[in-house]
Amino acid sequence: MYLCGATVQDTPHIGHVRGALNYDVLRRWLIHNGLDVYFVRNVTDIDDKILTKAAAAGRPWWEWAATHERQFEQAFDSLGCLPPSVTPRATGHITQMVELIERLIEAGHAYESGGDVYFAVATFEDYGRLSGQHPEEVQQGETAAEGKRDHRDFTLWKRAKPDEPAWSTPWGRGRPGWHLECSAMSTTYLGSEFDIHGGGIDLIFPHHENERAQSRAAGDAFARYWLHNAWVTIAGEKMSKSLGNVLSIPTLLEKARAVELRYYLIQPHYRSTVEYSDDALFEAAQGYRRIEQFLRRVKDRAGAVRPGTVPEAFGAALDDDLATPQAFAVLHGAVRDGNAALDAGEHATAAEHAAEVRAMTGILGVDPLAEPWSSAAGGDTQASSALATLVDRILSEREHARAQRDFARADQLRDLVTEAGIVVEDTADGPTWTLKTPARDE
RNA sequence: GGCGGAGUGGCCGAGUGGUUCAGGCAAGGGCCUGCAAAGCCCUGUACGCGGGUUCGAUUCCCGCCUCCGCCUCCA
Repeated sequence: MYLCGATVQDTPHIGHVRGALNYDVLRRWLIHNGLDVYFVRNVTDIDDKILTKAAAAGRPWWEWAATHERQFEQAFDSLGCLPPSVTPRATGHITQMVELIERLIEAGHAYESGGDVYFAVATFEDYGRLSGQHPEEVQQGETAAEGKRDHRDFTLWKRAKPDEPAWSTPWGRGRPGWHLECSAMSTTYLGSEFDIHGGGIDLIFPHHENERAQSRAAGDAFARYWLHNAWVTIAGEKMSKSLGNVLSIPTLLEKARAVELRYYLIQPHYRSTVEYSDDALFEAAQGYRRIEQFLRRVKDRAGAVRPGTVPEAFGAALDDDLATPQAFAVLHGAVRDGNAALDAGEHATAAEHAAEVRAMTGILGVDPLAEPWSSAAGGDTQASSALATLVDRILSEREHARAQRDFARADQLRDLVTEAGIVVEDTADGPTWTLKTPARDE
C-alpha cells in the first residue's frame, strides 16, 4: 500500500489524521487476514509552501520540514497508527526521480524547456481515466508557464530559482515536481505494479491522475486500486487557514483521549464527509466508554480476557469496501449480548463475547486492553497499589455498614470516594470501582 | 464551463423497492438496587421539494431547490 503522506509544511490537523486512520484500519484488517502488507507512507519535504513558510519564519527550509515531519509522526503515533514499513522522504529519492524523467523523455512523453521538464499530456491517451476529467474541459491554471507546449502539461522538474534548494540533473539544477515524487517513491519500494494507492479525495485530480499518467507512460503498471477518503469539515466547510477553522491534533487531544478521537474518526465510512462538532466527538467518546466499561466488568468478574475470533458479520462488513459503520454495529451487538450475559450470571458466555470484542476492537485499533491504550490509560484511570488498597478498605467498611443496614454510613463512605473521583458499582459479585474518566469540559 | 459528493427520526450516522431491518448518543417508561451507578428490556415511526413508474418508493426515473468539494503542488 502506498499512502500519499503529508507535505510537512504545518501542524497536522484532524483531516490529515482521518485519512491515516482509515488506511490504518484497512491495513490491520488485511494483516489480520494473513496478508503481508508492506505499507509506504511518504513525506513531501520539499515544496513551495515549505520554502515560503520557512522563509517567513526565518528558518532553513530543511529545519522547517523536519520539525513538522516530527509533528506528523507524533500525531499518527498518538492515535495508534501502526508505523509504516518505510517512510521515504522526497529529498532522499532524487536519483529515482531523475531516472523516471529520463525514461519519460526517451519515450517521448516529456520534454525539457528552459530548464523545466514537462509531461506532455497529449501523448498519454488514457489521461483523465482515473478522475473522469475531460482534459479539454479542464480550466487553465493561473500560473500558465511560458515553456509549456500545452497548458495541460504539468511540471516534472522545476528549474531552480536563485537561493532555492537545488539538485543537479542533465537539465540543469532544480527540484522535483510534486506528482513525480510519489511515482518515484511508490515504485521504488513497491515495484512497478502494486495493490493499493490511497490519499485524500482532493488528490484524485490532478495529483493522482498525473502520477498515474507518468508511471504508466513510463511503462509501469502502477496502482491496481485507488482509495480516496473524504473530508472532515467544520460547519459545512473544508478546513483552511484562511477561514481560521483548522483543528490541530494537539488542540483536539485536550478535548478527548486519543483513543476516543480515533474511535470518532473511524466510525463513519471513509468515503463519507465527517462534519466535525465537539458534541459528536463527545458522543463517540461516550460510545467508546461503554465498550471499555464492558471489558472492565468482564475482567473484574470473569477474569482476564484474551482476544478471540471476529464474528463473520464483522469481517463481511470490512470486506465490503471497509464498511466500518456496519462493523461497529456488530461490535456493539457483542457488547450488548455480553452485558446481558453478565447480568444473567453467565460468565463464560460473557467472556466469549468479550473475547470477540477484543478481537474486533483490535482490528479497529481501539482495543482498550491492548497497547497503546492499556498503558496510556495508566496515568489517568489506574491508581497506585497503595491508594487502591485504601479504596478497597473504605469500600469494605461500606459493605459492613450495608450488611448492618446502616445506609447512612454506607452512603457517607461512598460519597467519600466519589468526591475523590472514584466511581463505585455494586455488582452481584460485590462492589467494583474505577477512576472516573475525564468527561467533556473537564 | 467540466468533473464529483451530499440533503435520513432530538443529535451522530448506515442502508434498502414492501414485513424487524442498522448501530451509537440523548430522552421517556420498566426491570434490577436499601438508594444510586452500571447493565438489560420497551418506546419514538425519519428519509430536501414536485411529478412519474409500480400493487407498493426513502430506495428506480424525470425535473427542481439547497449545500459542499476538485479543476490553484490542500488529507
